[in-house]
Amino acid sequence: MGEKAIRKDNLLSIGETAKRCGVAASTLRFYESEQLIQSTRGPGNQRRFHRSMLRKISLVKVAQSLGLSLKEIRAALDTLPAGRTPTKRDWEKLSRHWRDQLDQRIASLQSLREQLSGCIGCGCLSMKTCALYNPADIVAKQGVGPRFLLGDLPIDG
Amino acid sequence: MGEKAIRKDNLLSIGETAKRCGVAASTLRFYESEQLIQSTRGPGNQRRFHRSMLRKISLVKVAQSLGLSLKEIRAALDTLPAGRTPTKRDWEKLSRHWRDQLDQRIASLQSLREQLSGCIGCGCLSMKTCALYNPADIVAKQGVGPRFLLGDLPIDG
DNA sequence: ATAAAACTTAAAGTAAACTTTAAGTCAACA
DNA sequence: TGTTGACTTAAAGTTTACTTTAAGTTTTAT
Repeated sequence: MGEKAIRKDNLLSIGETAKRCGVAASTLRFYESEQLIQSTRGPGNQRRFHRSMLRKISLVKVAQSLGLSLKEIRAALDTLPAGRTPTKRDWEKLSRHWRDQLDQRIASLQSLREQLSGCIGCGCLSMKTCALYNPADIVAKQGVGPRFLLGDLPIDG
Repeated sequence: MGEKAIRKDNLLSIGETAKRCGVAASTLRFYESEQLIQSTRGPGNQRRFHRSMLRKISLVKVAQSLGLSLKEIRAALDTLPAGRTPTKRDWEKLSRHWRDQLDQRIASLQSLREQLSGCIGCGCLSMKTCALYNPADIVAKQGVGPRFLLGDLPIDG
C-alpha cells in the first residue's frame, strides 16, 4: 500500500530514484540534461527511470570520487551500448578502466604521503634536503613547478 | 646578469615567485586576497614575497591535492605563528596533520578499489551480490544512499 | 471532489577557484 | 632616454556542479 516500489515494469519516478540513490531530484534532472542518464516519460509527461539507471547513477558518484569530471564520466558512459541495458561485460570494462585510474591515484597519493613523511623528519630548515620546500627552488632553472612534486594527476586530459 | 635571483634580502617579485612555484601571478594575488599568503611591498608598491612563502605556496598545492578547500587550508595555515617565519616544528605539526588525512583518504580509495575489483568478478547481473549496484536498492529502506558505498570522505567538515 | 504532494519547465542564482580585462604605473635595459 | 615588459588595481568573466525559484500541471489520497 504505502509501499512505493519499483513498478512491474521496472520503472521509477524521479522522487523514488532520487531517494534510492541518495541524490536530489534536481541533480537527476541536471544529469539528464547533461546526457549522463536517460529517462522515458510516463503519464502526464513525468520522468520514468529504468531500474538499471540506479547503477549508472551509482557509477557517476563512484567516478566523481575518483576525481573525474562529469564530462569525462559522460565520455566513459558513452562507451556503453546505446540500445540495450548494459551487460555484465559492459560494466566490467568500465570498472576495470576506473580501477586502473584508482590505482594510479592511490599510488600518487602514497608517494605524496612519503614526501610528507620524509619532510616531517628532515632538516627542513636547512632548505637543502626537504622535498616539500625545494622543488620550487631547484626546478626553477628548468621552469617546472611543484606539479612535479604533486605527482601530476592526469585528470584533466 | 640575466639571472634574476632571490635578492640579498630574500625577497622575490610576484613574477619570480610565480615562476618558481609553477602558478600564475594572478593566482598569487588571489591567494593573497584570500589571506592564504602574505607579502610586503617594494619600491613602486610592488609585491615582495619572502622566500619562506615558497614553502607556504607549495603546501597550499599539497593540501589542495588532498582535496582540501582553500578555506580549510587557510584555517590550517592560520595555526602557524603570525610574527615570525615558521620553524621546523611548526611545519611538522601541519605536515603530520595532513599526512593523517592523507592516510584516511588513501584507505577510503583502497576500499573503493576493492569494491570495484569485487564488482568486476561478481555476478552483477543477478543484482544481488554486487556492491556497486545494490546499496541504492538495499539501503533505500533506511534512507541512506551511495554515500555509504563511497566511504563518505569527511572532507567538508 | 478536493487538497496536498509530486511532478513539469525555463531561467536565474550559488560557490569555489581562478582568469581576464582595462586602464594605468613602474622598472630594467639598450 | 625611451620603450618594453613587469607590475598595480578593481571589476567582470569563466567553469563546474549543482540548487533555487516561479509558475503551472498531474497524481494520489481522503
